[in-house]
Amino acid sequence: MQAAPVPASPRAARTRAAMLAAGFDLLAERPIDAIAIDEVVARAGVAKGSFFNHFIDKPGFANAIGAAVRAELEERVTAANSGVADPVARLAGGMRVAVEFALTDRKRAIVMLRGLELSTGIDHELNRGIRADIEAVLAAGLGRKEAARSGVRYWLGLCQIALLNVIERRPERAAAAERLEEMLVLGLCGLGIAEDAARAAARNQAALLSAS
Amino acid sequence: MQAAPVPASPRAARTRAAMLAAGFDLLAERPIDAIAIDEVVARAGVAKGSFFNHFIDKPGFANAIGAAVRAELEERVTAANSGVADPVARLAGGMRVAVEFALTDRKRAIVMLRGLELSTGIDHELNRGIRADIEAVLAAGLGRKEAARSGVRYWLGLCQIALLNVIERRPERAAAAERLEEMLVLGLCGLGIAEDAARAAARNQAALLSAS
DNA sequence: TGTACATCAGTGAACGCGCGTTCACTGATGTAC
DNA sequence: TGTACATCAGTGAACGCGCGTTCACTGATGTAC
Repeated sequence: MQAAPVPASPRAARTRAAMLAAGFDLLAERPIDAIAIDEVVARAGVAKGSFFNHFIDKPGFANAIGAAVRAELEERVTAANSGVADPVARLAGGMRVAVEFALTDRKRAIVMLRGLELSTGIDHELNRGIRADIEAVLAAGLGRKEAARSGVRYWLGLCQIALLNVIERRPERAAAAERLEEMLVLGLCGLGIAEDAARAAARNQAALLSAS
Repeated sequence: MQAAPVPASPRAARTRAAMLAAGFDLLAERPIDAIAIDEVVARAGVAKGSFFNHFIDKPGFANAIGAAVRAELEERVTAANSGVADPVARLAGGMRVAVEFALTDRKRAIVMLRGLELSTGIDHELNRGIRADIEAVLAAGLGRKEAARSGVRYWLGLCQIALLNVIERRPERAAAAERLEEMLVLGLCGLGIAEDAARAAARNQAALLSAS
């Protein structure tokens, strides 16, 4: 997908990584079009020519960064949910991980939201996980019928706004946990989960978020 | 706020309007940084120098367009809700108008979402309306307590994703109405509205959307 | 109604620089024998 | 272990053009008398 998907030599890998890291930092401040390649290579401490050894062009660079950060969040979500069977807990866990991500890796979270831009919609992989969990909720007779077709969109909207909120307001961990708990209660109840079950799941995730 | 808030002469108003219209069209296709002023003035049929007679600089132009389209949506929402007292109907009506907006003025809706970018958060005015309605719902004892602090965020997230969905999928009006109805049921139930009341309100708005 | 003058908006050529991309060259790393 | 050669990545100067911004000038609109 990229000019150098798996750089053979460690030297090349270092150079590439340095430019990606610089790109992360800069993209956390402003959109890609407002960033000059000169800035990237200056911050990475490499020559300008190296940029085009590793990336086909500027958009290619932006895509590589976007893909990397999306893959990272995806990985964290699946890691957090591995071994969790209850679909309600999985949905709630996904939102918690997103908030956690914004809390501990603010820059990356910003870059991720920027990468979505418009019409990229939302990443496919994450999508599939949510879809499966919602189907499981419905199969277990725990959800509202409207969730069958609109549930994924509904949940994505909530995850996105939860992420955005942390990025914009930079809450303390404790405050973020409270907000997460409330958002989960509203969100899960909307899906049709019984109120007490929703509150329990929300409390669990809030506790997990506070604890780390 | 702008270089020429209220252009006195009709000639100036025409020129300015032509450039704004051109900007709308172009912004519906790509972000502001990918649009050259040459393109704007070419499409508007005016000289390049005129651009700087009316706008302080390029960002000023983008802001003027963003502000205009946000004001337009705001106006439509208040118009649709004027004379409606029931806060549940008002909340649902706001989402319906947003979907209607994306359906009939796709370009403007795209420009509006673009204008939000990051960290602009969501427009303040629209915000206030939602806040008031949610407080009314809670005051009437119809909402879940978590909505007091997270309800506005929750509802904004849903409105935004509903708008985005119409923009991306370009559904027929009938399909859009179905989706809106489902999103409203999930959303209102999440806020704590009783299921039958939520379904009734959702059905109403879906009917209104289909009817126009 | 007509003339003189002031103001305001439109015009497009010119400027200049920022920045994406290229390229010939150098130095480092790896391989063969 | 040492030498010769091939490959691969790094380097930074040079290019050139796209595009934001300026400015002196022209023409239109409005006002005074």
